[in-house]
Amino acid sequence: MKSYHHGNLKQELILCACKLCEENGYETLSMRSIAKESGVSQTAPYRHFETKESLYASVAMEGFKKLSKVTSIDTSQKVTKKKLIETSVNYINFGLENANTYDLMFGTAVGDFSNYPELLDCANATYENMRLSFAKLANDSEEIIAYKCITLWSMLHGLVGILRKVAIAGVDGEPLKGPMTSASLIGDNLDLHLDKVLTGIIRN
Amino acid sequence: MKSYHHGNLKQELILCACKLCEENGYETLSMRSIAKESGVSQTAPYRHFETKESLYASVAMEGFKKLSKVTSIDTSQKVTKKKLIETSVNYINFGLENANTYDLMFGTAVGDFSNYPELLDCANATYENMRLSFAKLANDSEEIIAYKCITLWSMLHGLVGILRKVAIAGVDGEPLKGPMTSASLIGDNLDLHLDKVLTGIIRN
DNA sequence: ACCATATGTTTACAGTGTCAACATTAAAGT
DNA sequence: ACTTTAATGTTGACACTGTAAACATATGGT
Repeated sequence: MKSYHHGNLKQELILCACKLCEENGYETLSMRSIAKESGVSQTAPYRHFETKESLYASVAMEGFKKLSKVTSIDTSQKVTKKKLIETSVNYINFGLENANTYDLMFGTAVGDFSNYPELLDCANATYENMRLSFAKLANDSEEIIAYKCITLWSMLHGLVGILRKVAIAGVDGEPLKGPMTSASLIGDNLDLHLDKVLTGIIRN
Repeated sequence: MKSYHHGNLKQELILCACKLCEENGYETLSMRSIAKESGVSQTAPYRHFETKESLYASVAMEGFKKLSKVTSIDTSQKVTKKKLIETSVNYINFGLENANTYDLMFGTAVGDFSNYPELLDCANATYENMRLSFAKLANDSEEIIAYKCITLWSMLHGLVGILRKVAIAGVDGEPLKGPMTSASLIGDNLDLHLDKVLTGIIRN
């Protein structure tokens, strides 16, 4: 029943890769595994992805699309601190719930985004919405806006990294030690923490 | 001339691994490559590291030791904001200059630190000094101190991640786009930025 | 001197990324 | 409609990887 040509293999491979990546981590994701899972021969993926890295790039791109969706603020409406907090929470949740994909997006597995222009566009789009949001929030110079953006972004990125370690360290119910204790202080009061941080950033 | 037993293989393997990791990234680091580089058989490392992950753990631990060294503040002296800024700069420089090792330390290659108690200790020690520094800086409650710590740490961690992308994106001399433009705003004024951030954190 | 243990080697297996040669089909040009 | 070409798929191969098993040699405690 299956024809020699799949018809939509690339998309299926990407879907497959996203699933396997999120389930088992991108490190265990292999060209051969997605091929098997998609029911094609081991080297079929090479007709659609020059290298494994370029497959990674595709998975990362899907990640950025999803991230964009959950973090984007409607900039045609009034932008408030509350909305920024909401978006920040969404960002962090995305990072925690899609941890493995998040690694791919912000790690080193995909070396230089400019080798994958579509990926670069998606990544930039995520940022661009944040930029517009800050632009709408106050009447700052371009430079200040950009500065506020990056301050928030790096903050969120750092938080995701640290809160994830807490999630790992905390599973066995033992009391957390070291930095993890502190991190859980934030995790349990995320809204409050973000409010503080954002207040600081906005005030500049 | 070489005796059957090496005498100090473990240490040499770790040294080797650190070198290869930082040179080519931990992803290309292999059990076999460090064995070859150390002049022993392919499986010799398995007498000292149960799995590849445990080798990673050793490399990460060396990283934390080094990080501790460059970031530690003498808490027997008076702790000032200036010192914290200095330490923060050192942290970020460490992250940029030891990028590949940094990945190992804060990425997912070593899953759960509690499987490697020595590593966990080293990681916690790095944090502990920061905690003491904040404790010395102001008369806050334990909770507030921990909170300030983690806020700074996640900030620094986030910055490292983002500034690295800039370093990659900026090599070809082309004008940076998207978030990278903003990030370079920070990179070029790191001290100023950290001063602002720290002022915010200290003020709470 | 003897023996357990630590440390090293050889061999082997299954899995990986990727290339080259070949097969089949869909698309494009005449 | 027929032929050519490019796109897409398969098979087979190579060098590399992590790691387990079986064996070899050195070291230290008795």
